[in-house]
Amino acid sequence: MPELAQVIVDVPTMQTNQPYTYQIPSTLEKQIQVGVRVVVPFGNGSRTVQGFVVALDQPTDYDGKLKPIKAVMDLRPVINKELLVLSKWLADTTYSFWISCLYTMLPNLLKAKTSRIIRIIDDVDEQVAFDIFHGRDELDMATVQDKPAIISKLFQLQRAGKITIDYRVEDRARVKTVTGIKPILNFEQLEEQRTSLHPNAHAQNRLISYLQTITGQVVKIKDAEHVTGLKTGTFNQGQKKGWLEKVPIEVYRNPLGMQASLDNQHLDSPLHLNPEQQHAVDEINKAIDNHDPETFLLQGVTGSGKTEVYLQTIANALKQGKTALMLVPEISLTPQIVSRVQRRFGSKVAVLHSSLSNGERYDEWRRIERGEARVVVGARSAIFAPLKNLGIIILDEEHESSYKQDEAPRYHAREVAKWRGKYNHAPVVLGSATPSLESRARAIKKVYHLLHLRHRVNQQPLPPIEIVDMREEVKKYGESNFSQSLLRKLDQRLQKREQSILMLNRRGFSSFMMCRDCGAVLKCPNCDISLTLHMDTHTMKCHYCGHEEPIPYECPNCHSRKIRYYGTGTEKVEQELHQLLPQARIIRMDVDTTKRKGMHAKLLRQFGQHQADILLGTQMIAKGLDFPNVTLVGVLNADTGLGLPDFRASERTFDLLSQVSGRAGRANKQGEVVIQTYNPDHYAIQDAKNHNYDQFFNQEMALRHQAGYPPYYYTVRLMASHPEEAQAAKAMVRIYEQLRRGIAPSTILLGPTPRAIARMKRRYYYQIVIKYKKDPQLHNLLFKILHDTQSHGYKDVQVSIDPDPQYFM
DNA sequence: AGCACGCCGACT
DNA sequence: GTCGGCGTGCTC
Repeated sequence: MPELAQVIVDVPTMQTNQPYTYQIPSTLEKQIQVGVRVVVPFGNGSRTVQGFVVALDQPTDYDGKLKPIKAVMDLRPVINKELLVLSKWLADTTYSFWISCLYTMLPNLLKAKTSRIIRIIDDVDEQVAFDIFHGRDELDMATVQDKPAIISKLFQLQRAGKITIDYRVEDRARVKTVTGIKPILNFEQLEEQRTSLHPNAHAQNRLISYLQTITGQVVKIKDAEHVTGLKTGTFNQGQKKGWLEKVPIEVYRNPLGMQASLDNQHLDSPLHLNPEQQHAVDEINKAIDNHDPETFLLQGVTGSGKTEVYLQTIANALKQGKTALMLVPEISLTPQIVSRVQRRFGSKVAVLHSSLSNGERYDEWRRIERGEARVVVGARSAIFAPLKNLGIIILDEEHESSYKQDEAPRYHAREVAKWRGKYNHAPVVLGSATPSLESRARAIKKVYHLLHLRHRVNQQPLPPIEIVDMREEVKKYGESNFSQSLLRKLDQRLQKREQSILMLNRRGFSSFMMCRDCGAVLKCPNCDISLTLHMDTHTMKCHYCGHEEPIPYECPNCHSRKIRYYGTGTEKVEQELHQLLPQARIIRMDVDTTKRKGMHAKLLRQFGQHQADILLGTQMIAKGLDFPNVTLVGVLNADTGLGLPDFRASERTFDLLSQVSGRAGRANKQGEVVIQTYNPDHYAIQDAKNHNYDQFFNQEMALRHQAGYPPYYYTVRLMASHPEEAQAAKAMVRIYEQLRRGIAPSTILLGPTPRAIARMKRRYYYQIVIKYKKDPQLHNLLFKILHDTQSHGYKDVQVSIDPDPQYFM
């Protein structure tokens, strides 16, 4: 029996980022396993924390006294072998804490709530009992966290021995149960009971007959009531008389949008493949069958049937007794794609949305973990789904930047996918109409296996794209969000009873308040960023820290009343559209109208049923939608993203325009696209107009080569922050010096510079961007910097490292 | 993170 | 003297 356990404790700091050795009390010997959560004492006093057992029976060189594990929280491991190894790798490659990586891979509910409970053990004076404890004898420390006066009073009382502080680790994971009934007596015993019944007790008589049909089973009381028509009271009678007992039955919460009717009898059949699709399916299947962890780049124009390739290769993996994982960007995790997978694979599918409640997410996770779900569809974090024996991993829209998490651990789902592919000897399929430059470059270098789908399944040509020069438009017709050409075409669609999609590119752009007299912009008091107008709540909000304040009536700077909001929101566009085309029925889709659960699906369903003529939305409508009756797509402002100081700005604009263009003419009707822009000659816009990925790729690669950007260089961004700007700058200069001394001669440092948003959440940020081609020492150097900045001379400095950043700003 | 320890200035 | 402020270092 193991005696020692290595535990990663829930204390996310650099100094505690290592396993701690604990003794296993003999009472817990049988429960302890690698991958279970435990409660352990940590530090002085009586503090307890949650931890994960990462190894058993490893020798330790710690010569202090070992503490015993207090409790085991799980009956079976919540982290399997693969995910444990993965979590360590993740911590290493993303410069984050091991414990944070473990939590990232698990549903939120498995992160226990820790609290400090203060209890009165001796008489305290009335005042204290009333003011602090409100007449009760217990108090949660968290409720007084921001009241220093009370805290110091409490410490005083503690020293006086009048109160104690208890540490509680509370598991929040709850399985949902419904009441079930289970007969206690057997058939004959029940029959005997029947003889003692009052002749008028018809209901109880019926209950006995029913119980006789279900001996040895457990039935949900709801179902039993339904079948027998008996009331709850009758079952309670039966319980009292000792015929049956009530037992909890574990059920899964039923997430919205995947209604119970997952009919495994009426699944969709595979579609017929064209030769290109067939070739792709064959190649991928060969890799699945050969356990070959190859990475494929499946490049196919919109409408070329990538999804069918995914589905048929998934089917092959399932046939081999393996499981399958399919990632899609959150933004295109639409009911359309989800239901298509569900219609093909039925109840074997688990879906991991960001909109699931914690409980629902936990349940889906358990279905996967127990092997009940063998296909997982989800957004970024679904890459950690506890599927065993993976046969294939698919990343749809692999170029999407949302696959990179923008907070710690800053992992890229594509890299995790490749890691899991290797571990499981399974192929990874990266699918896109507009692959990231990185992936396409690797395909050219034969690191990835390129599979090309050049033809659309419906044989329709790609829609013609008209570029409208808004500079001319404004000169001729004045300010408007709509060009004459776009308006005319919208009107034509209304006549023909066809539908249109309008996209407002909100990137780098929002409605802010500005004073027309003094030019002052309303800014967040905590962050160096302007506040955004939210009409739904009638407030100004900061998108970085969540600060919220009422909409001002006058300028806070000069008290002028000429304060106006600027920027085109979807709401404003909708109003203008109503005036220009009063007869058009419009559905607006943006963060505001889809915030409520299920609204996203509902609006799309309405549009699909032609309850509206125009779908007006932000980027969220650019991806994955497939409405056969849509024949016109309009982009109101193509170039708001181009002006951003971001080396991927052109790539993102090209992607967005290509993607949204693909929404037109999906079925047998010819579609067309209108793109409005102030930069009609920009190559990203011209290449999108000509549907010319290759030209865009070559042009952009040349620019990246010239400027030394990815994929020609690897990049790492190092950020440091401090509440005082001078301190942040000073720390950064020291870090810069340390870097400069340690890097390879060919490595390039950019900075230090203040970040574009220099102040966030009351902290000032500086950054250094490191560009390198080959620098084997860099990884260790960065870890050393992380360690060094934990102590002496770096007080209150926070350092974080972002490998392969998506933005430099 | 959360806590103790230890050093310093400012009071009952 | 000693209370409590904060900088420093440790947690199996």
